[in-house]
Amino acid sequence: VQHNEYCCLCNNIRAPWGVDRSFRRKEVDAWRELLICHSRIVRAVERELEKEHLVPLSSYDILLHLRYAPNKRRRFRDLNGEIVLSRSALSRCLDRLAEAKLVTKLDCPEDPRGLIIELAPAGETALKSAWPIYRRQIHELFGTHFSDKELDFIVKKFSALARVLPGEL
Amino acid sequence: VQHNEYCCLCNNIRAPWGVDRSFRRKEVDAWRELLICHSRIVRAVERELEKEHLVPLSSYDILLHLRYAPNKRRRFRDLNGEIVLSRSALSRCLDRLAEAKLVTKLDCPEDPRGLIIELAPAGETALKSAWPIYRRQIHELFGTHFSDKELDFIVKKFSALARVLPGEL
DNA sequence: CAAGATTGAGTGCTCAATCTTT
DNA sequence: AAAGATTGAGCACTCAATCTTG
Repeated sequence: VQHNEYCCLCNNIRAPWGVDRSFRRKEVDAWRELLICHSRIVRAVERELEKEHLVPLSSYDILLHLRYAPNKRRRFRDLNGEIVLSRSALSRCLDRLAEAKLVTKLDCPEDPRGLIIELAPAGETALKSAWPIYRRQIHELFGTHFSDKELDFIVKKFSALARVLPGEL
Repeated sequence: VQHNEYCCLCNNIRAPWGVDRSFRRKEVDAWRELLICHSRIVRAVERELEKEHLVPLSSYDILLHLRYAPNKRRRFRDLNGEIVLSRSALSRCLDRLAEAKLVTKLDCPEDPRGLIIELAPAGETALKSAWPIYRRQIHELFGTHFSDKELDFIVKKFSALARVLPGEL
C-alpha cells in the first residue's frame, strides 16, 4: 500500500483545487493515518473473533459495560452514550443479545418508560471466551508497536478528546 | 460520558474473569480511546457531509485517489489496497459513483480482465465541493486539539503501523 | 488453477417516524 | 411538548460463490 504515492484524504501539498494555505496539512495527514490503521485493525479483529465463533466488538463492548456495572445491570439510557453504538443500533444489538440469552431485559421500577439490561450468565461466559483473542489481537496489531510513554500519550490526549466530542446526536 | 466509571474494552484493573498480569493495560486503554474518538468524529463528519448533500467519506477517498493519479485514472486492482474499503465494497461503491456519473468505467488495454476507473468532471466538482466542509470538520473535531509536535508523532507512528498491518486479506 | 472483478444472500447501521409515559 | 425506547425503510458492508480471462 502506497500512502505516499497516492493520497488518501489529501496526502498532497495542495487541496484538490489548488493551494489552501489556511490549514495545517499535518492535521489531515494524521487523520488519514488514523483512519487507515483503524479500519485495518478493526477488520482483522472482527474476522478473528468471527472465525472463533465469538461475539463481535459491538456486543463485546456492551457486555463488558454490564459486567462492571452495579449488579451487572444498566439502564438503556445510560448504556447509550457510554458506548460506541448509536441509539437505534444499540436497541437492535440488545435485541440480538437478548434473543441469544446473553442479556435479559427488565422493567424499570422508577420509570415505566425505562428499560433495564442485565448481564446473563451466558453473556459473562461469552465475554470470558472472547477476551483472550481480543486481547491478543489488540496486542499484536496495535500495542506492540508502541512504547509505554507513547501509549500514555495516546490515552491522555484521546480520552481528553473523547470528553469534548459530541456523544450521541 | 464516563469512561472511567464504566469500562469500554476493559477499562478496569482486571480482565473480565480475574487478574491478567501478562498484558499491558495501557494498550487496551489506548485502543479504547482511539475507538471512541474515531466513531464520534466519523459519525459527525458523515452527518455534516450528508446534511450539505456532499459525497460520503468512502466516495471522497476514492475520488481523491483518482484526482492525483496519472491521467486521473487508476485500475480497480490498484485502488483496492490503497483505500479503506474492502474489495467488494469498493466494487459496489464504484457502481454508485459510475451511476452518478462521478467516475467512468473503461476497458483495460493491457488486460481484458482489468477495469480502469477514470475521474469524471462531475467527480472533480464533487470533490471540490466536499473539501471545505470535510477540512473544517477534521480541524474542529480533531486537529485543533493537537500541537504540531503531537501531530508529527501521530503521522510518524501510525503511518509506520499502517505499512505493517495487513491490507486487503 | 490463479488473478481480476462482480454478484447474491445476509447482517447491521442510518435517519426519521412512531409509540408510550411524564 | 419532552424523554425513553422501538421500528420501518433504505443503504452499504460482509463473506462466499461466480464468472471471465490468462
